[in-house]
Amino acid sequence: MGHVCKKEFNCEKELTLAVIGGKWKMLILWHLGKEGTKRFGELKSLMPGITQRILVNQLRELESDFIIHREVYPVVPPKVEYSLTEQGKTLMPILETMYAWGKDYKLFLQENVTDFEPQTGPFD
Amino acid sequence: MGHVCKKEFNCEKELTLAVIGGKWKMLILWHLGKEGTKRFGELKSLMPGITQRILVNQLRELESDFIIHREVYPVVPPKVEYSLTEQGKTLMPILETMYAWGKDYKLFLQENVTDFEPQTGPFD
DNA sequence: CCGTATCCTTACCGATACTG
DNA sequence: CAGTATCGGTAAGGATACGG
Repeated sequence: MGHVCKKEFNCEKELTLAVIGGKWKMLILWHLGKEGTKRFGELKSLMPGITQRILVNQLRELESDFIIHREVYPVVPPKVEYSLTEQGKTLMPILETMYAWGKDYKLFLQENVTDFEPQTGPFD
Repeated sequence: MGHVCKKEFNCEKELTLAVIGGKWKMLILWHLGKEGTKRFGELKSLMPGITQRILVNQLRELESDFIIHREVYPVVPPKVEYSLTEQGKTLMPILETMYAWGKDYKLFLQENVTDFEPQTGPFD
């Protein structure tokens, strides 16, 4: 287990990056960390543009890395809920710091660069 | 300017990730942040396994994002020095936090996972 | 509702050779 | 010493269709 377990890293920072570095992972963790447990469908609606295949994939990797917990309810229609594990919760300070830095940096770019375009919305 | 300027992001955290997320970028920033200004060749020796092409590429991207400064001395043989900009220095707390988290997480994996392999050396 | 199965694109990274 | 130039591989991510 652990999608991260077979890889090699130059330093511990790269291990951290491997855990949160997926295209949609920080966004997933942000939602689960800020708003708590979410169903699969809720996460999907919260992230316009992601496909089911990719969402499942990102969730499976986070689960295998012990960052999120997957709770399956044996009902019809199916109901599956995702939440942060205790390990996962310890990532929130990093995400907070990265959010704050990104926000400052965005301002810095806007003031110093002419061809600034990146729209960092709709989320924080 | 800014290799990051043409991209789109869902949130500010992803902007941060785009800046530091290159394969070797955190390692480069770590060396420059901890040990100060370094020449191209020094960086190369410090990162066994990286090729010249890749090192140049990573450095160019960091430079275009205003994270590092490139100082060229007009001498023969050529001498080029790299250092963190003021913006770049503000990234160090993030790297510190990611290092600390990765270290803890590595311990967590070693205690809870049987097939743990990743060697996170030789750097911190 | 919550997934799998296929197929495909491309961005990132790397090996190697050459140069002012 | 500090780069370019060229070529190539691989894995992450995505479009689409189908299934329990």
